[in-house]
Amino acid sequence: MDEFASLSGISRPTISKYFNDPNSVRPSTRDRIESALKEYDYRPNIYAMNQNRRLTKNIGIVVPYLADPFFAEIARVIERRCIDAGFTPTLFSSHGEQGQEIAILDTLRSLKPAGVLLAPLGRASDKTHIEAFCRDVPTILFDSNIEGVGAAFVGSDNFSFVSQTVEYLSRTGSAPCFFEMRDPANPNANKRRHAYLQMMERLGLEPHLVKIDGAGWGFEEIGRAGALAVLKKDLLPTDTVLCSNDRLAIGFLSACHELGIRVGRGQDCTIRLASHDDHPYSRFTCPSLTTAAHDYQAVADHSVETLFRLIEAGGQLEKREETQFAARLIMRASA
Amino acid sequence: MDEFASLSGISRPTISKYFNDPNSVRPSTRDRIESALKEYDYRPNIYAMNQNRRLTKNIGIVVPYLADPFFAEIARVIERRCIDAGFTPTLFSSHGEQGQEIAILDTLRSLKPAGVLLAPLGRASDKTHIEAFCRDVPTILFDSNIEGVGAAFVGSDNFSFVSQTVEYLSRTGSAPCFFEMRDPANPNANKRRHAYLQMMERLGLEPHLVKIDGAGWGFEEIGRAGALAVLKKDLLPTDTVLCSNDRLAIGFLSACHELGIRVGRGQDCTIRLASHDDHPYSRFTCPSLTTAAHDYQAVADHSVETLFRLIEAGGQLEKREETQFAARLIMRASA
DNA sequence: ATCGAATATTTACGCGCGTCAAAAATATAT
DNA sequence: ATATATTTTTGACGCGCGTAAATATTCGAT
Repeated sequence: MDEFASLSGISRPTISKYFNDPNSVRPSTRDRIESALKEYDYRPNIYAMNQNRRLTKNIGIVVPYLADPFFAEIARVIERRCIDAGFTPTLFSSHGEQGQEIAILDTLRSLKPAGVLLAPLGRASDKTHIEAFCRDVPTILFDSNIEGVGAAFVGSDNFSFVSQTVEYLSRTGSAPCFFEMRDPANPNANKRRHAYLQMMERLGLEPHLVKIDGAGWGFEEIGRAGALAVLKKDLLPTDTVLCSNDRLAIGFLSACHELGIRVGRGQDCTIRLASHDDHPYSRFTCPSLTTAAHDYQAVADHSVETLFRLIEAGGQLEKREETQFAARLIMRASA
Repeated sequence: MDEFASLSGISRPTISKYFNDPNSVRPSTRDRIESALKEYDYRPNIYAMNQNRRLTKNIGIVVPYLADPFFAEIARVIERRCIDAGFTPTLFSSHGEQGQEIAILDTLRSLKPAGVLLAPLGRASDKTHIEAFCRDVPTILFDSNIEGVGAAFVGSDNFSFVSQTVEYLSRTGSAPCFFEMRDPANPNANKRRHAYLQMMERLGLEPHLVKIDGAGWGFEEIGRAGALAVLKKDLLPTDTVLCSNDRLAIGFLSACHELGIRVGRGQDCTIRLASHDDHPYSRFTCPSLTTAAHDYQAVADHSVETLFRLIEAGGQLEKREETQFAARLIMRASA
């Protein structure tokens, strides 16, 4: 930097100031620096930069399972927003394991990030550890909430999801049963079950929960195995099924196909199937999946926006914020 | 570190040595450090550590499109290997854009990584830029090759993929036509087309290429639109279709379902469909997809192994290595 | 031309650690 | 016990940059 400073005819502290924030120097100076930059293509050492800086320009993005296109997609949108705002996002996946989530948080801590966007594993999370992390690092939770932890939570309004699908299904045919995992890893699943029960009661209909076994993040396989078990024994209480999420529904469809059961609204169909999330693949299933869609863009935008607000406020909001976005019902062929 | 050194009763240079490589100090010293570590939970500042170190313990992993579960899956396996070997992997996605790929490479350069595992975009890549990068940073290419660039390439043997599917399809029914994008973004697609043509000639069969329009990384939608166009105009030259990759096939299946065309081996089926990649979702499509599977594990293992060899050799291998793993035919319901 | 405000320069220190050389301590072999 | 090899300590310097205070320069408006 010393060398570059002499070559460009500008003092080193000013160069340093420029790299911290190009707008903090006079336009004429900025131009001189930038033209010199092109000529000598100097780049500051990020390690030395971040060493003494109280705050880096790093932002950590943590998702529970990146092989799930839902998280891949939302991470992509968030990443883009951070880059546009001049930050350097780093993406981490917990791969569904508590150990990984803890390791990531530890790594993140020593990265001195300006802020972190964290979608926790859920039930598998070490809540004490996350809480301690959030006390040290400005953190926004998204997708999956942990009460009272982090400066804010941004997610989807599960009641809005389920109320729309239940209302639609029961209005256009028989009332749905609710197909879900017995021990869901994600708190959203519990909220959806409650919403289902609540809606059914409100509509004066009898609720039916169909709980299937299985652990881990291979939801398609779990849904498939569960559906095969239920269908083979003819245990389905109704001909209309509402899956807790699209990945289970994808497995369910696979099972139906294997058993020669037709799904959809048509005459020859014996089951109607709907679900939640608007998973990137749900429009390509056979039949395409009727589902309640997240407002990906809104969740991503508001998460990032809130984080920036948090950073500018010095890592502390007046009070913890919770924002939940409504779903949009997407009617396709499966119900 | 100074403080921790006095507290643990060991000199600072020895502590520094320990963090560089715990095995470089005597076992008795190591034990003393580690017990002190537990008591005072000190963690060295990574920025200061990396500043003067010629080589960091960072490894960069770059994939072209993370929202594609295929890349998410292979990235996951690679990430795990790096962690187990004591490195700190960082995952990047080019999101299908040349600008992003270039930006990632620039970021990576200033991260002074010990090595990089790069799956290039392919046709959209700025090959000159990548070449320049590979001269400065020890880099292994995977999935998609660029001739002569990087210290090594690890991928799949496209001929093995296509020869097995073509052989299987033509042996068990009519010979396949080849369904692909007109301008594929990935060099593997071109190799697969050549392999198809070569295999058909070898078997004395007439080849048929079905080229569909579309750009970008939304392969399912492209496959679906292309299939709809072809099927509606009844332009399919044969009743057996071999898709260049599974994502196109997923779109193709979606189109078939919409048009009421049954796919599979059964009596009532009019089309057989097969494909390549063994995409994580290909076993859940309706019908499940007959496909040629990558040896994910082998590609990931060998990539990482080669990178470690490269790092230990000081960033230079004797000569550029190219390794390609054979496919495994997975027979499912679609063909 | 003059003056106050905004901006740039000079000078200097410190961050947390890597690393080197020489000296001291410890382990291993004889 | 002695000699040799290995490891640790001591002391010191430097990495590339952030940052602070005092000083000098430039800018915009009168």
